[in-house]
Amino acid sequence: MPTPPGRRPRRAAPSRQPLTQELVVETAIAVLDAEGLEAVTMRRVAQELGTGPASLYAHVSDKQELRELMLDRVAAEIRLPAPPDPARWREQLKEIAMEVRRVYTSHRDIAKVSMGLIPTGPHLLAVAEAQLALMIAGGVPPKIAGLAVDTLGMYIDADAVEDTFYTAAVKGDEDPWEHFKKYLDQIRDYYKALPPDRYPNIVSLVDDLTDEGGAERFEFGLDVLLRGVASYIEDGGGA
Amino acid sequence: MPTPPGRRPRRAAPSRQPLTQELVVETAIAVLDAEGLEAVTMRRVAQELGTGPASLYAHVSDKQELRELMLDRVAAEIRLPAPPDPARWREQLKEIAMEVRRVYTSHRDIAKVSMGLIPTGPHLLAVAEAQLALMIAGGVPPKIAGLAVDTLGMYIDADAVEDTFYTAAVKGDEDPWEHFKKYLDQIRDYYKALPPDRYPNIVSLVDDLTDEGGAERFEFGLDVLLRGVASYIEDGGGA
DNA sequence: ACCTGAACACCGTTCAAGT
DNA sequence: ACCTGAACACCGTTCAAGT
Repeated sequence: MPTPPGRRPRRAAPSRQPLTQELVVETAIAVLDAEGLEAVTMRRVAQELGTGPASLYAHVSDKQELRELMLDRVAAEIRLPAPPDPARWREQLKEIAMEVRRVYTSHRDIAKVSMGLIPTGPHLLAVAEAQLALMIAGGVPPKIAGLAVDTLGMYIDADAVEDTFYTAAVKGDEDPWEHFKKYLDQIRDYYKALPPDRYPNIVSLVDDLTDEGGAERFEFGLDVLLRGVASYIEDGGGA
Repeated sequence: MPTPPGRRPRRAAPSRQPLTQELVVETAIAVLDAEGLEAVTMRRVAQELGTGPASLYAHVSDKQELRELMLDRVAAEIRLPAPPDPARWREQLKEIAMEVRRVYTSHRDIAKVSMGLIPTGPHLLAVAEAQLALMIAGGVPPKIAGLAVDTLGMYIDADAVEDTFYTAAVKGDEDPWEHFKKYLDQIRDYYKALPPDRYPNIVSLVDDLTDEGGAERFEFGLDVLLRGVASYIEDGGGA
């Protein structure tokens, strides 16, 4: 039987755009932004494109590759300082780190993908290149700079993951930030109720330990790191 | 029909031990050690205990709780320096960090669980307590010490995750370390083939950037961090 | 109180078949 | 070359029913 005239095709909008890797990655990021990294499944992305999960495999080799492509696309939003100023290498390194953190946390828990990953995408490499250039220009020994870019990346990823950890799972209408603060209050009460003879310092430093201040804590860690890196400028690199 | 005499029960060994939380956690760690964190599913742990997944929910509230219980049980293996020596606070802080790293990496990718988690288990709290005690005794301002224990924890977790990232997925008879080195060789070739005009520093520092030396890199980052922390001893904490 | 079978609503990936 | 339906071998969690 032929399909009668005026009958619509099998699906309402069968992805009028042809599938491309770009479209797949874009759609995946849309799901990420709306519902977090866990919601980015092959099936969910395919559904959003009006197709089945098998169709994605013509454009990405597997879910891990899709995640890495998403990360590098997000990394494209990172604005690097132009022009780089070697005299202000520490400040500019700090600016880059805070900018990376801003971009990562603006895309839910995308930082989980970066965690422990050796950068290969063009935009992630551009960030590493900028960091290296600043340190070399600032007089940091090359070997130290090579290790430091790694350490710095680890620190940024870890902080961004931490920042989104307790808000990532929040679903529906609840305010993620309120949710996190409520959780932190519980932790504070728990720490206060700890036996002071076994955990004297935790109990007495409870407010410092549970101070949420994300940005302040991040900057502190950055200062610690960069003070440490700077201390290698004079000598050859021994501890 | 009654079961004939000498007939074995429905299953060969229907978990002769009654199920307890301890037994569930122990079994989960056995699966972790053998096959990595991804293999630790409710169904897999239940199977190992000769029962169904639903049975575990009488002893752990969900998979996340099981993971946190696993982490604190692993943390029980961390040997803290006794007695603590305030005069050697930096060395001892470094020793603790390296010991935590040793214990974490000896249990596959368990560090992924720690990543971004506020410690609540008794053994994890004992580690934080020891770190705080050393810094306070060493003259680090309390507020700085509170932030530093966080930064230090983030750094240790990030390094341990990185260390196990590319070996966690290795299955079967392949040597995980060989697998990782082969992967690093690919990265090195990739970096070498990058356009030098866009990524001059990455290309020229390729060997420093792809030097696997896990322990050396970790120690360097630790030194950077602790140099930074120590720099706060004189003054009040400004950047 | 503890345990279970069965079901629910999902996963990632493969593959033969279609266009 | 690209896309698809269907299948395979899994997930975490719930719940009524059993002991």
